[in-house]
Amino acid sequence: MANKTQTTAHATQPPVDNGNCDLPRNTLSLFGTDSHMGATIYFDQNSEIYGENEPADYVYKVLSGTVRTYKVLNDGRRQVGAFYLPGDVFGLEIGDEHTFSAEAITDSSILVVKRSAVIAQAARDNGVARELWAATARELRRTQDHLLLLIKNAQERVAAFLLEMADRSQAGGAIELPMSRQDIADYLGLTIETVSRTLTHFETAAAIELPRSRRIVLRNRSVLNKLNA
Amino acid sequence: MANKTQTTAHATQPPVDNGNCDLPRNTLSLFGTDSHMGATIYFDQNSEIYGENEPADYVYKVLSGTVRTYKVLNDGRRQVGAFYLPGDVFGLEIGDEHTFSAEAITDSSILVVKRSAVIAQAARDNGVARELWAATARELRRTQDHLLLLIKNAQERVAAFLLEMADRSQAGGAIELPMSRQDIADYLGLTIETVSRTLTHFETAAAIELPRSRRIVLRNRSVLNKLNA
DNA sequence: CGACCATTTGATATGGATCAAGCGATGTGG
DNA sequence: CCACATCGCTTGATCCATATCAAATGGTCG
Repeated sequence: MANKTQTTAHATQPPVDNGNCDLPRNTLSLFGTDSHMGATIYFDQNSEIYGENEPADYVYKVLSGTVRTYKVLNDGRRQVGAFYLPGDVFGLEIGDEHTFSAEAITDSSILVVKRSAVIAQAARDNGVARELWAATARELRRTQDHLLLLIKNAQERVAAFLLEMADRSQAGGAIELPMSRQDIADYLGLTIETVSRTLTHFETAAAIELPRSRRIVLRNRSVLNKLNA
Repeated sequence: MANKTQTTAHATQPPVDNGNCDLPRNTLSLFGTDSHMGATIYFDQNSEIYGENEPADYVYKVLSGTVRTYKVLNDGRRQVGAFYLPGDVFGLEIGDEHTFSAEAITDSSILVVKRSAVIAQAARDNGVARELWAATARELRRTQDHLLLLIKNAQERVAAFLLEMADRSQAGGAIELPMSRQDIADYLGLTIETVSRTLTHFETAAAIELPRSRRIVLRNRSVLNKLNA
């Protein structure tokens, strides 16, 4: 794990409240009920979980909070690779180093498991091996979808983002966004201004409501779906 | 395999000449020396190897020729997912269906192996299981790199493409492109006009030479590398 | 209350798309 | 063997979506 991490993370006891951490998606049985393999670590908002090019010695699962992975290009621009919500696994690499950095977007509790332990388990149990493969394949699928997003126009990208978040946080209609406009912009390959304008446009078109900047109510999904098609 | 494929492909004897098919990259031992597991099939230029959403019953390895995978969006635009050169494995999915379509860019000979055979082998031999995982992880890495390309400007995208092709075809300085400008444009998320203009610009800047439209000589890599950083 | 930061809104600039025409290689039929 | 059609590529002119630059607004915390 990153050096920087140690300075900001609080390695304390497992959380009392980790309510919505049993989503079916992106879960490894390795992280299942018998979690004696890993430790729960708390990360403060904006603290680094690991950095690009650091050794990938651990695999992570979000118990609560939200995580972003990202890469900073030579010209200083940042590309967010993914957002990880409770239940999601991230940081699983086959190479020895992380290809993206990871940070907690909000205060987060993260289950951390030694990668070597996971791989050793996979060597013994080919069900585990298959799950490891499946998790990587899911990540591949997600990345392909993300790639397809980046060739669309601004409205289509933002609509897709809203629908994705609504779906993943399964909060029927209303989304509480943990991430900033900058995070969204860097995920969608747009500027914050364009994201903001597009949201305003959707609000004007009565497709969404924006009671607060981080709270979005989907009013007319078919409008968004049409853009998403 | 696709129905359409049967009409265009020639299932004939293995090729006499499959010179450069033993690249270290993206190879599965499953496709190694004892290839009794698979059959070699010939595909004519522009013939379909498989279609999006078709059952992913086979895994493929390019012996000679070049393959493109792609997806057509609802608005008719096409995104090329990848180009596969001799030695490359493609079509490996964890779901039951292909997420992209695949076509031969030039007349190609392709080694085809039943997916179920590969998976059965993986269940017995965890070295094979690990390779299966590694192949998917490599594909993930490639897709991540491709995604990062799409947020760059036109010059950077074209430079990256040229360097990638030069590297992969290891033809020291001169590249013989098997794909059209349209293929390149659809891979890079640009139009053919922009690709063409950018190449002309690189030629004017003495970074490349264009003796023929499909032949590109890299004259000054550092210029291209600077853009690629 | 006032400072600060995130977000929105406004005005302008620009890179690449679009529309349109020209060019060069390849192949075909007279 | 040469006109001519065709196709892939290049070049030119213009337009437009989104970036950029700049300022206003609003929510949060001391």
